This record gives sequence, C-alpha cells and structure tokens, in this order.
Amino acid sequence: MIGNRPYSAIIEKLRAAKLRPTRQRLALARLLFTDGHRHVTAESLHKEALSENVRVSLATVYNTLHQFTRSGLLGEVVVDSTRAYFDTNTTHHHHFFCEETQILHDIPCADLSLKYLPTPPKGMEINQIDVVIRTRPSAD
Amino acid sequence: MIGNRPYSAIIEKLRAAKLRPTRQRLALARLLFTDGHRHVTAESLHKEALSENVRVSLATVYNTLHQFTRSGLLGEVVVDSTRAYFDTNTTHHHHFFCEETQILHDIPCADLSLKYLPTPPKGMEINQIDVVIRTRPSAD
DNA sequence: GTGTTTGCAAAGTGTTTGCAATTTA
DNA sequence: TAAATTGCAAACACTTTGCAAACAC
Repeated sequence: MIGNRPYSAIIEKLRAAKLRPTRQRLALARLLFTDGHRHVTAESLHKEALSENVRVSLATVYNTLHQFTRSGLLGEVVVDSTRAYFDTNTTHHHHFFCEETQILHDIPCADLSLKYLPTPPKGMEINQIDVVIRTRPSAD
Repeated sequence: MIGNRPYSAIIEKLRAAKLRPTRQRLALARLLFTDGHRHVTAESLHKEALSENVRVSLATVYNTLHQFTRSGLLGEVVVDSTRAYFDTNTTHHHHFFCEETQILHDIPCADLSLKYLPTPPKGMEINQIDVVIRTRPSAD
C-alpha cells in the first residue's frame, strides 16, 4: 500500500493551496473534505471540531474558511443575509435552501438552466449566476 | 381635481396595510413609493431621510422596513450575507447585483425562466425561486 | 384617554482584527 | 531562527429590543 501516512491526500491539498498543514488546518480540512460534499457555517464547523476534541478557536475557523475560499478549496453561498455558508463543492451549481431548518442542498447543475440570459445593465458584465430555490417542509 | 390632499395615495396604502400613518411612516413611504421601483438598505434609506430633513431614528427605519415587508408593501432580497436589501417591486422577479458597487437591478420576470424545475429534497416543497446574476464593471 | 409608535441606548449576533505567544519549515 | 499561524479579547457592522416619552385616534 502506497502513501498510508495519515491525511496524505489532505496534506497535499493544503500544500497545493500553499497553506502550511498546521494541526488546525489539517483537522478542519479533514472534517470538510473527507466524505462527500458539505455545507457549513463557521459556527457549525467550529462546534463539530470541538465535539471531535479538536481544539480550534472560532476566529481560526473563520480565517481558515476564508483562506480555503481564496485558494479555491471552498465556495461561498449567499442564501441568508445574516450568516455566511461555505460549500465544498466548487463546481458551478445551484441550491435548495430551507429557511426554517437552514439546510442547504446542492442542485446538480444539469438539473437547472436558464431559458434566456438577460442583458446586464450598461457597463456591467456577468460574473456568476446563482439560483436559490427556497423550500419549506411540505404539509403532508 | 379630486383628492389632492398631500400623500393621499400613500396614506391609503398605509391604511390598507393597517399601519397608522405616522409622520415617520409617511415620510419613509413617500421616499420608497413615490417614483418607480427602488432598492434600499436600512442605512441608505435612513441617510436619505436625514438628507431630506426627515427626523427618523435608524431603529425606526429598521422596524418600518420590516412592518412594510410583513404587510407585503416591500420584498426582501438576499444578495449579500451582511446586509438586508428591500425592494419596492413585490412582483416575482430576479436581480442583477454588482458586489463592487453594491447596486441592485431588477430583471423583469419575462426575461428569465428556468428550463427545468428540479425536484426538491424529500419532505420539502418549493416556496420561491431567486435568481441573482452577479455582475462586475466591464473591462472596456 | 387608550393603545400604538417612536427614539434612544443597550444588548445581540455574526464577523474581523491586533497582538503576544506558539508553531512550522 | 525567521516567518507563518494561532488564540484571545477587543473592535466591528448590522440588527433587534426594552422602555419611557410622544403621538394617533
């Protein structure tokens, strides 16, 4: 078996992003990138870290989420005007968001596209298109 | 000429929403609903009021924007995870948003629709669909 | 008059920052 | 050991709230 040092893939990921693999960054990256895509807030990730006995300060979680985002390891999702959400899926896609439960779900890109692209205001060009489908728990 | 009392239309609007037409509410409603559709934040509206010598506290602007929203006179637009925007256009439509200038523009609903509607997660039903096209000042 | 609304100041929430102590390379 | 990173506490931006004074009906 090759490369069974712990976290080798994650260390590589951090190295590629030119971020030193410190204890805190390794632990947060492991939580974020180990299984499947995830949506987190700074607070949810901080709680999760603490509950796994990883000592990290909330400030470091904030800083780390932003460093990861700047390096392209995470995307930021704007669905709530009071909280920032981060998404480990950095490919272009959209979201379901339930305000009540505050749960975010990816919508695979293929499932959704616009019929027409409107012309942006004068002097502006399109950067990115975000679709948020707001949901609620269904009645039944 | 019928009904040339000042603000009669606005007073009606407030009455219909069961909100007493106080000096502050009247002034804010006049700023919001007099000409065309507008996008405001609590702070921008507060500044505007002060600059027209309308004495209102920021707290009252916040409270008023929420009362108007609850009454269906305004809609809330989520485009920024640190600030709440309000829109006097309460019909279903979407937005251009430039992060750099923080300017919001309506996209007429007819200009945009989805090719397919994805199926919401189990136990959820669709509430509302928000499309935000993020723009930047164009290079030329 | 009675109940509503206002304004202030204080509190609250989510986030960022300055800096000394610690850790990494 | 030099440079990067951390954690804390303080500062911040935006928003909400408690309550006495002012206002609408």
